[in-house]
Amino acid sequence: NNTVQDVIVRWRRMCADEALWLPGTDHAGIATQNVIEKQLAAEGTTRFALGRDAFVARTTAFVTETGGTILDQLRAIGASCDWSRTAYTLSPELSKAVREAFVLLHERGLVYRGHRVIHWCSRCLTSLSDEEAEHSEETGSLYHVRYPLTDESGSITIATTRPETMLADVAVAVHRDDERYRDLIGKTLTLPIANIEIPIIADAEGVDPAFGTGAVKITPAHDANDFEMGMRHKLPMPVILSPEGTMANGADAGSRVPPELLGVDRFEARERVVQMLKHLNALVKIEPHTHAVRHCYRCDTVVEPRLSDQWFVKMKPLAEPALSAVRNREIRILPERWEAVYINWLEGIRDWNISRQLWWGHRIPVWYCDACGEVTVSRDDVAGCPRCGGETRQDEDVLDTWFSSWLWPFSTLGWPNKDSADLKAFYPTDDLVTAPEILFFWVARMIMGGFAFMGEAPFHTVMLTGTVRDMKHVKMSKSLGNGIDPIDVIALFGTDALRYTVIAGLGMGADVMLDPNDLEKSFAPGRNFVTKLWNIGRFLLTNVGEETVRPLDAIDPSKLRRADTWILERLNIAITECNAALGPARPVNGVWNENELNSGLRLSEYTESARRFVWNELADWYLESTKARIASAGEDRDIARAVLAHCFDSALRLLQPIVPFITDTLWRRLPVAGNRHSEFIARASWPRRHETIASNGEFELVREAVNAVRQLRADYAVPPGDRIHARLDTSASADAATDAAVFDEEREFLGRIARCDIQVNGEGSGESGATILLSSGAKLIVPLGGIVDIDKECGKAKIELEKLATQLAALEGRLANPGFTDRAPANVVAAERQKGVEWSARREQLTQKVVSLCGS
RNA sequence: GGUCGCGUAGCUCAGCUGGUUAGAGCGCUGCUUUCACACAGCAGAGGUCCGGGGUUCGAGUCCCUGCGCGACCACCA
Repeated sequence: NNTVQDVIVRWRRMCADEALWLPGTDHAGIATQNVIEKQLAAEGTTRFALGRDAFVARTTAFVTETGGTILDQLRAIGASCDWSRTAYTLSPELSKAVREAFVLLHERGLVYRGHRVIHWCSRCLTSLSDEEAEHSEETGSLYHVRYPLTDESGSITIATTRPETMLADVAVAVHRDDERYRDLIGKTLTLPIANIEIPIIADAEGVDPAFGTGAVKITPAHDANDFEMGMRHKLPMPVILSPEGTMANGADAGSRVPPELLGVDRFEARERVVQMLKHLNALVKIEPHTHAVRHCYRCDTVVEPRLSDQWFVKMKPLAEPALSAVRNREIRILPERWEAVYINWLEGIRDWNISRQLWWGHRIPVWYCDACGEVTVSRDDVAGCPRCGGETRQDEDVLDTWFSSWLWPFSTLGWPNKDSADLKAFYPTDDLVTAPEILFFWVARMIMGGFAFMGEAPFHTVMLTGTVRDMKHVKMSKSLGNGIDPIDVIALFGTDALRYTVIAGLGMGADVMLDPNDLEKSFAPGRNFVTKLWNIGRFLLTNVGEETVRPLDAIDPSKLRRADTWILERLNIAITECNAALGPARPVNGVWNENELNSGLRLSEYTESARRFVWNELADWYLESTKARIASAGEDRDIARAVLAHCFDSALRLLQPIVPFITDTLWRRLPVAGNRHSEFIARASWPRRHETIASNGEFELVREAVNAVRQLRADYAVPPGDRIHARLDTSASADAATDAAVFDEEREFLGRIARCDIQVNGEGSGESGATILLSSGAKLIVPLGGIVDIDKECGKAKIELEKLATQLAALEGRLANPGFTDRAPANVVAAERQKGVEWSARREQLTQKVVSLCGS
């Protein structure tokens, strides 16, 4: 994730954007508090024994000590952050923003105190937001329990997954139109065990006649749905669970929980209640039942719906602009499919429970006066009651960690000071890169926060990365022990190898599979590439020498050789491909247009284009072709040096965002005017196409010849030391003079890398041999004496000819079909025609080859 | 239950709005230790693009369907 961000920011920096990557950390409320609580437990004490102030002091010390680890790791992977702006959600500056946000929302009527059923973690002893209570499918039981009518005229059977909560039942609801129960509505039932009389009520929304028995027990204090029904029907709401999750007679419970169950854990109580129902002959049956159970996202404890007082943020008004921003393309989400998920969530958004019964976090800026009941919401600490002057006490709760995180895009830039220079310079930002898991927790809320507090979207692009997984596709995690510590990889192969591997393997939104048990194999792509790049650099720098090369513009284009224009054209193509893969940085008019919407940030494609240029084109071909020129003296040597230096300089710049360290080291040594020792490559400019230089394609003829000779050598196992003597026959060439000139110019190159000496239009030796037909029509005749198996060569040619003939027939059929020529786009038809011409020519060549080899 | 996604070479994946003879990395086979690089070079093998229908002049790409996976959401007690 951080490497992705660094690649993007380095790229933009080279494109002359004033690119800021602001690093920082959050205080991770529940997670951090849990760590300290575990430490305390190991020491045999608790936070309550320690007291709030001491606990906070201890946690602060822990964070101070360990909080820098992540920042050190960021430095180790080369993250080019502006460290001077490092932010932390609990810092005084950001805490000020938090209070401001809370008070502003309160002033707008969007923060309120609510009494309702929320998700409660009985281990963390705090409430959780809907997002923090994660679902997971579990096989449990559905218990059918008979509740007798008080008048003993019959009974109703209800179905429940949590029988222990029956002690808090206040009614049984049936659907208003359910024939089975119509006559019972208004009668009362006797709640078993508790022996309390409860009414049978009719409801339409809350009851599904098709589920279970069609009769639902109503437990308003321990079920969100039942709470709603309880509100509708004005029912009492007895609480029978303690915060710790044990059975207890809480508010309004009277003595519903019998003495033998008091203090019993909820799961143990479930078993006991079931046994008691059995003895009372009230248990009808137990069915296996799979359903989703919510768990605490930090400690995995099953959360309990529980009635309590909490602070909430009214979300509907905040969601509106966040929805339209994505709908009208002010913000794009990549990959696009996540937009639907985002929209779906925002459309059904519910109010956000922001209070946590924790000690680690921003304490809620609300003060209560016990004397007069005044509630004060304030930006500043309140010393005395503003109404009666009495003593005040601050709310005990802290805010959800995400309540500070959702302000990040502007709180880190100086907000609430709207005149802050940083805010003016950098808001709105461009990109947010993160994991899909926190799309709701963080991304959606930041967008809502951006509109609520800044009046505009906080960024233009949300890029959701994939997840790093092991070879079994299991997400890497500390607890499973299947993770890879990037620091280990850096120690083994270097930062650049780590970065390259990850970026090259990262398709848009795709997961990356790495084998924690075989780092060597997992990181081979990066290690190999970085080593290759180093070797290219070593060789190239040695050959180019120390003397500063001429700038490309200072070279007379007519002096450039075919290899020069070829590689410069390949460079142009590489630059174009990299630009296309990286895409536009931001929408031109604030709104993404159709073409831009889904383009860009394809980092693996960008990496592949840059890799192909420097490895397969510059190193494999051009570098080889210049060896003799470099060894010679005179102007051609300088031209080759200049082109080499220019191409490598551009290649290093293209690669800098991915492999910043090795490119910097090499780049500083390149004898290009202005580069040397003067500054970072990170501050160099992004390469641009060189429009004035065009290749005539003639170097391709050389590549064809080399490839053909190499294949011949491999096919016939010509000993590596043996030279091949070939003859170029240009009699059938389209441009005989040019062909002759090309091979004359590249004689040395061909001789060296293909170990093949070519005589242009010389006397034939009379030997039979292989004939290689080049695309220009020229023939390369290779007499191979006794080495070549003519029949085999002829057979190969025949097979190729047959294959081509089949494909050509299909193509000709297509071209002869009016359905195609009339309906397909003109450029497609033209391309197919052109292809037909080329294939026909190829067929002609192959035919000649077969005739010349086989004699028929 | 709702929504979305995936199934392409032995493995991990590209293939964007249907239009060259379907690509890359790793792995595999053969040859080469040639003075930048064996973490390399050269050559090569390997794919009925999950199955079945359909639309189209043309489908890996669009539609339907079957099978096999996965993700997210959800107040079925």
